[in-house]
Amino acid sequence: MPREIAERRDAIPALGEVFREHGFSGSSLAEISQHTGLGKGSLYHFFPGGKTEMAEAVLDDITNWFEENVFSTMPDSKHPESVIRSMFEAVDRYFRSGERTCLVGAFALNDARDRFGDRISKYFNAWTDALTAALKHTGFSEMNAVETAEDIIVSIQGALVLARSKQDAEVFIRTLKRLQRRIATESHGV
Amino acid sequence: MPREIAERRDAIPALGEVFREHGFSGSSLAEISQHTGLGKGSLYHFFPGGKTEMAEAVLDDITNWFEENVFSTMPDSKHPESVIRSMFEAVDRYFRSGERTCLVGAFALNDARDRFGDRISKYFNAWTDALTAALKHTGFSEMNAVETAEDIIVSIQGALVLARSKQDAEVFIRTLKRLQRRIATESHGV
DNA sequence: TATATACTGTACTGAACAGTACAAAACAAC
DNA sequence: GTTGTTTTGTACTGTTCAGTACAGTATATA
Repeated sequence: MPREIAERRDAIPALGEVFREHGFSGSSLAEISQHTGLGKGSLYHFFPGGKTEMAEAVLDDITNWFEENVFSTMPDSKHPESVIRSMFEAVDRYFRSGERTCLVGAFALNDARDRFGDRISKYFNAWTDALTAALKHTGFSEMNAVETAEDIIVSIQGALVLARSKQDAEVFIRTLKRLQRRIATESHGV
Repeated sequence: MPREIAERRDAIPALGEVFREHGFSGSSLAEISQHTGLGKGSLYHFFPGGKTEMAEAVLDDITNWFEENVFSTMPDSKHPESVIRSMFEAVDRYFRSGERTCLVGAFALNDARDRFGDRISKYFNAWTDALTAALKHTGFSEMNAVETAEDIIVSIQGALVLARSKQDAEVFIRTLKRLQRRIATESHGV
């Protein structure tokens, strides 16, 4: 019977869950050990840099997932709107329709940003750029695309905060719908 | 010469700064003691409940400030738009034009919400209700007022996340302007 | 000045913390 | 099965943690 966690990468989803729940400084090695099922020996074997390296691995994993599932645009498609639609679908899936928070955003709000600032800004810049490009392909002007992309990411992040604050995931679902409605209207030229 | 911190309430602004910077679990009593200038003896004298009571006091203080400066509407004013305008001004002042984060939102994103959930939802519900009422007074329909109020708070929270993530407070300033522009347009009936 | 109360510094407790050391065990390759 | 490598459990280090105990000092009131 093969081990459940035989590689470093196998531990990353569980690590993500712990950091999401407790934040960076609130995640103790005891908690991490328990939740991943790995003892200290294994954890420091896979992540010699300790907690910091674990969090970096999680952030990198998140960014990679978004690169593949959210940021990847197919510019010359015949149906550029479908790129936007699939972006929203991926976002909805990732955040479990508002039940899950954004670890990157959460880290940004306190001193974890000082440790991981480069990864945090990379994530959001990549998202902004990809969304801007996609909007331009659906007919938005350069200026309007930039502005709308920022607005969309702002709204998604805010919806995650508010949904969790009010313990009402519908806030997130409503926000995603509203954003898509707006894009549809504007791209038809209003 | 009177003591600088002679009352419990005098310590609250400094406590707020510490929690804002380090989060709840990241704020050690050593840090708190240093930043407030109060020894452990004094801290536990004023806050027998320890860190939890300190954070509760900060959250209550924030909510009170918003009650007085943001949520307080004057329904029968001759210029209902001025209520909205002063709300935005107070928000801009409080968040230092995007340089400051929302402690309530930050607490909501991890397990601090489990400890302080009632205060967090109270804060956001009060804000939503006040804003909805204000929008109705400027001519928004019931339905549109509710939807727009949620959208505004979502955008403010998201702008704070993104501004800090990108280390660019302009995101927040742009967002506030955009929101005010939208309200002006819609209230004139479009 | 006497007395009561409010406040504060310091020393302490026991637990939890991140991280290290290393021998034992599991594993792979042959 | 022998050998070399990867992985893991456990015991340990020194530090920091939240919280307590309490004597000493300031302050207010009279």
